[in-house]
Amino acid sequence: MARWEPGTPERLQQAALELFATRGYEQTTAREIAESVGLTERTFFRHFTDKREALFHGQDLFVQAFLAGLDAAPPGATPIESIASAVQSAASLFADERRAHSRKRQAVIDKNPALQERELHKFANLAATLADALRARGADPLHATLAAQAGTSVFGIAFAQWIAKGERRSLNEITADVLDELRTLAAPAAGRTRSR
Amino acid sequence: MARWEPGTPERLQQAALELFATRGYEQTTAREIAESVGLTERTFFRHFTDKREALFHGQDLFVQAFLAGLDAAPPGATPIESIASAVQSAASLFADERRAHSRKRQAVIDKNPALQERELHKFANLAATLADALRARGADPLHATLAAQAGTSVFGIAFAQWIAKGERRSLNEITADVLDELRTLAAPAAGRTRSR
DNA sequence: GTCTATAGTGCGATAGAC
DNA sequence: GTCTATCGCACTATAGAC
Repeated sequence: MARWEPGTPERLQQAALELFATRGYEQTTAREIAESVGLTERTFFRHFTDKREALFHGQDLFVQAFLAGLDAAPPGATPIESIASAVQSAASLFADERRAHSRKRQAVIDKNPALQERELHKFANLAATLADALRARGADPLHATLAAQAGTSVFGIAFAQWIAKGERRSLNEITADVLDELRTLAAPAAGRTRSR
Repeated sequence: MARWEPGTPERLQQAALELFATRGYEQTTAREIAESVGLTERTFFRHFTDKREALFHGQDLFVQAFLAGLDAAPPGATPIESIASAVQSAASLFADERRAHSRKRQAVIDKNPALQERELHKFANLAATLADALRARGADPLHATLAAQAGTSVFGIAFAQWIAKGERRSLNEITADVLDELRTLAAPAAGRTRSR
């Protein structure tokens, strides 16, 4: 038997979400989170640089999914179409079984400005990463930035809808719809035909 | 003679920028900022909810400029064109005399993640405000959100270029260029005719 | 205006795994 | 012996309560 149980960050993360959801983020101390899984406050801060990170740590898979989607786009694709592929790839990560968990986590974030700021920062970093990847694929630098930002906006909008009360569609379906709207957005006004 | 000098928040704000720029954000305490203008730490926190707000407080004019630009757009304008008007209106606030000050302030923000998070939050709030205003003008809700986010992205990109080393063009000129790129972004297919 | 809880850091000590 | 996860303690600054 090992001296320490494995998966310490995951256990802390899970405990943090539970406590934040029941007591509220500000009403929960780092000490309480740590002690609820038999660790000390000092150990908590060894795994997370700050308290908020307990909700955001370990989103590598998420970013990787976007990048994999970019790679899956055909070589001649426009930045927007490449980004669309990236967004759909990331959306595929969120199967319907995850919806309840996502709702719970987002409810905590939505109640606290400090957590919202961290979430925005993560999205901004994601957009920067995607823009870099688009440029590496030869996209115009400015187009890359604009497309990457549009992509993260689309994902955010679709995700919010996915966890909205009563929503039944999959995240991929919703994302496809939002992407369609994005494509029509810059088109001139009159006589537009849209499929829905 | 007044009992207190007027413009306390402004003097604190100015002192904070100077100290952050020379010493660094984390190395500067709220107490130091307050005492450098003859006030106590307690007074600092009565004017700003937290230390970061010393760099962000009082951006009402900025938001108002966006909204005024929206109102200036013709009634039949698409969301994107309305937003373009809003972005240009805000860009007009930043005359060339402000460029040096903007560079200094942004240099401080760029060095500190906590300040970046706050800036992103302000932009996100701005985007939400603009989306609401677009919806109030009858725009499709989803288009409103997408256009508002695109608008704040465009402003951010143009602003970053405006304060880039060696840049001489006005913010309005740069903004116009970035908006042009945005218009072409979602119109990938060749031979599209656009009115301007 | 004072008092205090909490976030977060730095450093040293411990104790098992290898 | 080395490595690493953990603990313990002292400490500062923020921020809110009183």
